[in-house]
Amino acid sequence: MINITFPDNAVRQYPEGITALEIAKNISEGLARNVLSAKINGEVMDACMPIHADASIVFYTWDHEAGKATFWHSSSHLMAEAVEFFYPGVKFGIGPDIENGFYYDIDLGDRIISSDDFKKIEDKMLEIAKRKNTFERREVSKPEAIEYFTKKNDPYKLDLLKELEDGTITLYESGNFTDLCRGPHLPDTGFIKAVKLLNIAGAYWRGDEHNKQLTRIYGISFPKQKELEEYLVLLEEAKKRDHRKLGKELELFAFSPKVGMGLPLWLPKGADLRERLESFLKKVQKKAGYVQVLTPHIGLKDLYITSGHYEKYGKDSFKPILTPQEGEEFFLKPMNCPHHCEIYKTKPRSYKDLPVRMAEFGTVYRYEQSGELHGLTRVRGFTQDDAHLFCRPDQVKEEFIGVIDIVLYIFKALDFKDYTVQISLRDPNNKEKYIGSDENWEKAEKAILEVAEEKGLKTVIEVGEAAFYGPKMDFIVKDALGRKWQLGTIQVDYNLPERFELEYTGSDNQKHRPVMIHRAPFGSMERFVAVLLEHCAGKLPLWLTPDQAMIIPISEKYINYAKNVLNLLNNYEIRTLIDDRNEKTGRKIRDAELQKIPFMLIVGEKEAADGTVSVRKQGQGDMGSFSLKDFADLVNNEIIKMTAI
RNA sequence: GCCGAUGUAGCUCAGUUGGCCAGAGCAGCUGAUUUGUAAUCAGCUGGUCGGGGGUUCGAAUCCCUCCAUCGGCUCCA
Repeated sequence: MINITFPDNAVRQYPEGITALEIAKNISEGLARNVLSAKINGEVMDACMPIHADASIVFYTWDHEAGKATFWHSSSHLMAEAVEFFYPGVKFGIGPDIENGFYYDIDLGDRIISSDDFKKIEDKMLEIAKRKNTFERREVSKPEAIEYFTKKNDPYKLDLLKELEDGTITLYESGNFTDLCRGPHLPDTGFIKAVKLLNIAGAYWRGDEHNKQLTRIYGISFPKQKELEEYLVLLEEAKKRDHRKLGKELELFAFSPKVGMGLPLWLPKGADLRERLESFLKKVQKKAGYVQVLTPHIGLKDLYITSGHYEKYGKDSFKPILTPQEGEEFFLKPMNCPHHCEIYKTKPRSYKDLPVRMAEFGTVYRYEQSGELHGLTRVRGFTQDDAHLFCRPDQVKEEFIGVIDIVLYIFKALDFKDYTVQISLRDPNNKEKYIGSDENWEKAEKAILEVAEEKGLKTVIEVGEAAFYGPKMDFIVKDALGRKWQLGTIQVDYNLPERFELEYTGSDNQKHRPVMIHRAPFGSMERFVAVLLEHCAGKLPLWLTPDQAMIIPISEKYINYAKNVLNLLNNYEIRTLIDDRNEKTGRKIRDAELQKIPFMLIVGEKEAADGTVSVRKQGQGDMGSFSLKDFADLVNNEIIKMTAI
């Protein structure tokens, strides 16, 4: 007999060799029907794996992330089996579970799969699922595994095997499909009741673009058909929040193939919105001791040779701008830091002058690969809410904290609650990707880690994700479809000051090197607006939204009164429009609702007589009659509440 | 850049296996209506069917190519 400890610390005895599934069955049939996998002594395992010694156990069902992971991982095997049925001889890469579903990378040879083929694959998967095939785990020796996949002619699996150690290799066999796999898997395929293949894409083997590109099929599966349907509805809903769609509907921005891909055109309402965001941040920055600067959109090649950007990006970015002067080359500026370094150098600096906090809404141009462009979140021309802080080494921490405070303030003001903080460090095994001395890198990385700790931020550390000149801290949020985008970024840089030979005179009357902090709380105006739109589903906060109120005269007779109201509200700085179309009130309300205008002010005979407006709030309905002063107070108080924290 | 898909009016979409002057709704314009909390009625305008080339008696429909967009991969100073 062995002792099994449950999550509530209860201990029960079971015969040696019992499986998690059998234990579950012993507790209740209902539980047994739902167990997908189990954590045994801290490791997620097959529910059907025999337990031979005392152990702790946690059951995983569909309601738990780990349960879903097992479910989707098994689904990817199921898909592989179905694909192999239709396309015998295909070669398999990897097929993991992901955040929402699973994928499998497959080398189809000369054959092509398109979404037209999804239906038959889905049907086959369900057909196989119904057979309730088990997943048989087999521990094999490395030579055995190599022999199997050599015989099967699966070069990708052999490639994977190269890195595995003998004694840790397991195969899983289910139905007609055997895979090199760590597991765990479902008790049997019968749990999978609903399957949807979502899309198809190319993916380089091992994520390296020099390798062969495999076909990646994405899918998702569920234990109930109803859950699949609900998921698909959710996906449709998410698409409605897409900033590309909202940007068009709300007339914020547009693109023109004639201007060039990835080059956004800001329409009047969008430009207004951007301006409000900018002045909001400028105000915050002024309070925090920043100064504004302005620099040109181009710079001489030599500037970027000095900064190191030419060496790193010169070949695959926008080509230089030539002039009538032989040998003279300008580059579109891809970042503002070199210009700011030159501003720093315009006069001698004393230790008493530092920190210098130099801010600019700087528009930069980067030649992003064509396939990478994406609405406003990835563009070729964009405006960074950039600033560079030049400080003494002893000020780095304090300055870094100051920047974090600004980022958090902005996130709070705009109600971004769901973000992750990522700390990106250098890959120590790949130092040639970076510039600067080991000593400086170590100093910078240490500073960021300490600050994160002191601020109590919950962080994710990514090794190898640092910028080429320094480590960074990024604030990352998800878009409507769950894709991650970096917004705020803070980067410590000991390298540029050295390359530009920046100096200040210390209290010892000696020259010293300042430290530079690059930071952009929004990241870029474009990306921030995109994420903001998706975040609020197009219903922008009252203080940011282009039009705050729409006056709706009941008929032509009240247009004059409406104009008076408009003038008065303009004096209160409330952005107001009149809908003077020859339409019925219901129609005007409907249109204003769809345009997501926060307030509708209906005016007719009664209002004109009393000098009032009848207020309707978007999405909520009639609020009753207000004097203009009361309405203005209502709006302005709400705005004060939103922006003051 | 790579893999796959898509491209019909300002917007959302129909257009059967290639075959009458390419359709609808919304938007726009004109007129009627003078309107009280989510769509008033009528008429009209509007399309090089993404561009170019080809096959065919005949192409929105089939083929090639370029452009743009979408989903990924790679990249992201």
